[in-house]
Amino acid sequence: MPDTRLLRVAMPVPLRRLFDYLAPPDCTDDALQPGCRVRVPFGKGRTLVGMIVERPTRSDVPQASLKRALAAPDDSPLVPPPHLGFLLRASAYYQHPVGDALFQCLPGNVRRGNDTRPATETLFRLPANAPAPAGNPGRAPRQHLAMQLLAGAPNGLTSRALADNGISHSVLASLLEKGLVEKIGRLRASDTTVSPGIEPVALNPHQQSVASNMTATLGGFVVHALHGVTGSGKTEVYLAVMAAALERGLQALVLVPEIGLTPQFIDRVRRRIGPELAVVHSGLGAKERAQSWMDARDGRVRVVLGTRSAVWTPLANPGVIVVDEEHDLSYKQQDGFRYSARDMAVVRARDHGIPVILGSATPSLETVRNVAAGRYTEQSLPQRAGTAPPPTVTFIDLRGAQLHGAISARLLDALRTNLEQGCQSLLFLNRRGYAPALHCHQCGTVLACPRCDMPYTWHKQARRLVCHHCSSERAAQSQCPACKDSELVQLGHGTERLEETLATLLPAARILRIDRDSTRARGAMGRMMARAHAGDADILVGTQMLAKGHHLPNLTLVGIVDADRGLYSADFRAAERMAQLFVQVSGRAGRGNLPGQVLIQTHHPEHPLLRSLVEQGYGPFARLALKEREDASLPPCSCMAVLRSEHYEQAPAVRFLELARTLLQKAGPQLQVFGPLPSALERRAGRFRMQLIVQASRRSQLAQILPPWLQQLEKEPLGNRVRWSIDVDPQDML
DNA sequence: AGCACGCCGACT
DNA sequence: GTCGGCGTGCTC
Repeated sequence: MPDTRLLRVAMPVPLRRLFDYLAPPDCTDDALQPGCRVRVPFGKGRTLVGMIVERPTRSDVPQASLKRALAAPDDSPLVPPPHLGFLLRASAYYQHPVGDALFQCLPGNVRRGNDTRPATETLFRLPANAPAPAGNPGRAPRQHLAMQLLAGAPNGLTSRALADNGISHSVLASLLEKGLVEKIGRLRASDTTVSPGIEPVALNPHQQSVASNMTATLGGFVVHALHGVTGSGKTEVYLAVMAAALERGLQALVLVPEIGLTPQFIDRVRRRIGPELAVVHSGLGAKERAQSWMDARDGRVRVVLGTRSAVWTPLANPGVIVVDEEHDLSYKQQDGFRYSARDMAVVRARDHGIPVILGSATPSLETVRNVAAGRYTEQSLPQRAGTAPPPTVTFIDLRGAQLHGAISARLLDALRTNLEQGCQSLLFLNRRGYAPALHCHQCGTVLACPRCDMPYTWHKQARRLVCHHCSSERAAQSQCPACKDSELVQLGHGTERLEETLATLLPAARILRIDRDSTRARGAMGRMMARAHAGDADILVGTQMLAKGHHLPNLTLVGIVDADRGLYSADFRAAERMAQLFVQVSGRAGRGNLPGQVLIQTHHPEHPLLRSLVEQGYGPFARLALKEREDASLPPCSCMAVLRSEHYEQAPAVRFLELARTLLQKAGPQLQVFGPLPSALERRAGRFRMQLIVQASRRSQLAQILPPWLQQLEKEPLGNRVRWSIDVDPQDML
C-alpha cells in the first residue's frame, strides 16, 4: 500500500504559492509536522529544501503531477508552529512570495545544512576545589577578569560567552595550562540559574513611575509609546522592564536601528543583563547566527538584541519587546521582503499577549495617530537628565539676505561670538561633497550621471564627480561635454564646501567635518568624536551622522544651514523626517550647564509646519502634520501599497503597470489608483523605474484585493520581462 | 530564482 | 558542422 500522506510545502522561490508533495519514504509523522524541513525534487533536475506548513487531507494538484519528497531531516519542528504562523502572516501582510519571505526570515544555515541538531558545547569552569581568585589583577588583568567571570558561573561558560566579555582564546589557553581552569563537554541545554541584572538599574522618579506602569502590564498585550526627549534616559527604563521580565523567567527582544548597535550600547546592556544575551548583527557568521537563533528558540538566552532582522528570532518564553528609536527608517527593509520590523514587533506582541515598548523622542506619525486613537498608551519622560534649560530656537530669514557661501551674516556672527567665548558650534547640512551640481556657464548643460539622469555631486578634494544615487564615479573634467567650453560653475553647497567657506571666514577656528566621506577609514568616526570631546575642535560640520547620540558638553550653538529641502518634496514624509532630524540635531545644543541656541536658516520662516515645530515643539508639529495627511488621505490616515516596475527600456515598464492598473480596477473599483508614474529618481543605475500607487481607506480592502491581483500578474508573460515588486506600507516614495 | 528548451550568429 | 547568446516558460 503506497504512502499517500500529503505535505504542503513553502519553497525558497519567488512564487506566490505553496507546493504539494507526497511524504518521503520511511518517514515518521513526527518528522512531517508543520515547521519541519523537507528535501524535495523541484522543477527539472533540482533538489531544494522547503518547509512544511500544512498537512492537507486532499490536494487540487492532479495525482499524476504530485512528486514524492526525498527526505525529512528534522524529527521535530525546527520552527515552532506558532512562530511559523507569525512568519506566514507577515509574508501575507506584505504580499511577498511565501517561501521566499519564510526563508529570508530564517538563518542561512537552516535553509541549507542539516546540522541543526542540539550541539554539544565546550564549557570552561573553575575546578571544584579551586582557590578563590586573587583580589587584585596584578600583571594579568585579562586572566583575572576571566577568573572572576567564571567564579560567578558555577556551571561554566562557553568560550563564546567569554569572548563576548573580552576573554580571548590565548588567555583561556594559559589558564588551562596552569590548571586554574578546566574544560568540560556537555549537551547544550538551557540554564536558568543565572540571576538577571548584574548591575542594578538606578532610576529617577519619572523613570521609576514609567517603568512600573509598564512592568504592571507584563503578561498582556499593550503597546507603550515611550516618549522621551534626548537624554531623558529611555534605555534605563527599557532595562528595568526587561529585568522585571527576566525575573519572571521570560525573555526580552530588543530592536535598535542600524547605527544604534554600537559597542558602547551593547556593553551597557551586557553589564545590566549579564552573559545570557545574544547580539544579532550583520557581521555575524552563518554558524553563530544559527546558534543564537536556536539558543533564543530554546530559551538558552534570555535577551536577544539586534537590528531589524532580529524581529524574526523565535522565543521560547517571550516577555517583552522593545523597539528603540521607533521612528527610524532602518526598521523598514527596502529590498526583497519589504517588511517593517517595528510593525511586525507589534503584531508579534499581540500574538504572544505581551507588552511592546516603542521608544522615541520624535515618534512616527503612525505611532502618534495610534496614541490619539487610544490603541497605544503613551508613557512620557519629560525631563532631560541634565539641568540645562532647553535651547532657544531662532529663524534666520534668508530671503534677500547677503550670504557668505551658504552662511548668512547672522549665523556667521553667532559662530564668531561662540568661538570667542571658547564654546563649540555644530553646523548641520545634510549633503556631502563640495557642490550638489556643476553646470556649464556657456550652455547651461548640467553634468549628470548617464545611468540615472541625476546631477553629479562634485567632490573637490577627491577631484571626482560622484553620483549619489548609484554611487558611480568619474574623474573630474574641465570642459563642458556639450559645447567644449571650459567654464564649469559649481551649484549649491555640500559639507566639503561649507568647511572651506568657514575656513576662510573664520581662519582661527579649528573645523572638523564629519560625513560619510571624511569618516570612511576604519575608526575615523571614533577618532573625530574623541577630538571633538577633547575640545580639540571649535566647529563641527556634518550630515545626519552628527545627529545622534554624542554628548558634547561644551557645544552651545547649532546651526541648521538649509531647512528648506524638507518642506517641498515629492515624498509626503519629507517634513516628518526633517522634523525628526531637527529635534535630534537641536538636542546636541547646550548640554551640561551651558544654555544652547539653535539657528535655522530658511527662505520660508512662515511655513506652518516649520513654525509649529519651532514655536511649539514636536508634539504639536506632529498633530498638524497628521491633520495634513488626513486631509490628503495619505498614510497613516489611509493604507498604501506601491507596485514598482523596472526595465532598461521605459515602454515595457509602463505597459506592465498599465496592465496591472486595468486588472486592479476590475478587481477592486473602490481602491484609488495613481499612475503609472515615473519614480522620483526616474532612472537609477541605467534602469527606468515606474510606479503604481494603490490606496485604500481600510486595511482589509488591501488584504482582500491584492492577493488575487498579484497572482494574476505573476501569470502575466509581460511580468516575466520586467522586474517588478510590491511594497506594502512604503516608507520611501523615491 | 534557477534551469531547460529553443532558435539565431561566429568559431575550432 | 557546433558552441553559446539570452528570450520564454515552468516549477507540486
